[in-house]
Amino acid sequence: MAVCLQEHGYRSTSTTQILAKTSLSRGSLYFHFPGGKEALAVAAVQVSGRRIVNWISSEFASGPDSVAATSRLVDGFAAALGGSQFTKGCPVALSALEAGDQEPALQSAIQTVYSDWQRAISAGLTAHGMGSEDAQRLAHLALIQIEGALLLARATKSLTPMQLTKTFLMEAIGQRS
Amino acid sequence: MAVCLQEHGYRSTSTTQILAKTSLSRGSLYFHFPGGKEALAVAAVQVSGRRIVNWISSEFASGPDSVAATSRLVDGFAAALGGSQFTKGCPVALSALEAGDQEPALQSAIQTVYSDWQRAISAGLTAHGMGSEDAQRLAHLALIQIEGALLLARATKSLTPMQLTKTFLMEAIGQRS
DNA sequence: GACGAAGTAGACAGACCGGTCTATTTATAT
DNA sequence: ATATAAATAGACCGGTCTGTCTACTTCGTC
Repeated sequence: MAVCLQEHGYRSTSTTQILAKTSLSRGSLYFHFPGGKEALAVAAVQVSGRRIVNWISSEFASGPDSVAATSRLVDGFAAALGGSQFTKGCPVALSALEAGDQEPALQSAIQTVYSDWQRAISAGLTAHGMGSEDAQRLAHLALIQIEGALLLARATKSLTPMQLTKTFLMEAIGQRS
Repeated sequence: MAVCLQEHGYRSTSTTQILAKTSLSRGSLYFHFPGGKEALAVAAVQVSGRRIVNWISSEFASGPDSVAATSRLVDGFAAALGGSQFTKGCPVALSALEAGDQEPALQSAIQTVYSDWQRAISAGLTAHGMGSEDAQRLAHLALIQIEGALLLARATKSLTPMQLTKTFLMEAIGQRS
């Protein structure tokens, strides 16, 4: 489900597709997820969110500094995007734009995911000596930049936005750390 | 149609909705757009694309410098987003992520739109004295940043990403112009 | 083995989708 | 006025969607 949300989004991912992929039955789905499709999507978003948080933390933890970690993060996103014929960008971006007032739980889950990502980046920056205020601002900025780059790279089927973003973020972080 | 694409995207916008809004009939739609839904979406994307290009050009033309023009552009996007309860972000972002290999015409149209926007920004920057190479890079970067900010602002229902992006872009452009 | 709960299976309903089709109206040219 | 083209109207088709429903199987406990 997480992969389907990443590639096709919430609306375009049908429960029938999920059932076919998992070779489970409709009854099982609605037994384990009484909330139906939205509850399933919320769970998938949370899984994707945690996966990225763990990845961010591990990259910052494996040093040597914030600049190198950021470089690896952007490269990782770029590799995933390019390695999937530009179908796997941000795991939640499509759902984030699709989620309207009819899917409040999904909206809320996505807000939490983005907030968690920003905190993870911010924590990584402060762990390498950056001041808390600068770290929060820069983390927010990095998240914006990466999301924008993933969007444009996917749309234009080119990794140029990722490269630009990488060099730019490395410079910005290098100046302040 | 352009508004529907902006708010709900390609998949979630049904031809029936369009017909209801325009009070036209199904027959008329497929007479004027033999390509069906995708052809209609392509036309809408092109209209939105031109609208933004004209806006970018006019803001850069009304001076006094690149920094002020950029500030007005970001503010304009932020105002549109906030004034619509965070439903009207980038007019094509949602469609850009949705468009897969099944909608090649839509994909291509969106690529053209993004390319046009970048060129418009780049032209605006060079018109105010920036070197061509720097202008292209900064235009690309600004587009990435604005798209990312619109995405995150819409998802989190907060204008903070727009403000951050504005000050950041103003600083980046101010340094190089 | 008996029995109740937990879980699975898949048919079904009601609604909506995009696209095609024929019939009808409107405009244009002679 | 009439013939032809342009345009509109809306019923209709096959397909797909989400969610509900009942029947069946599996499992743990006595």
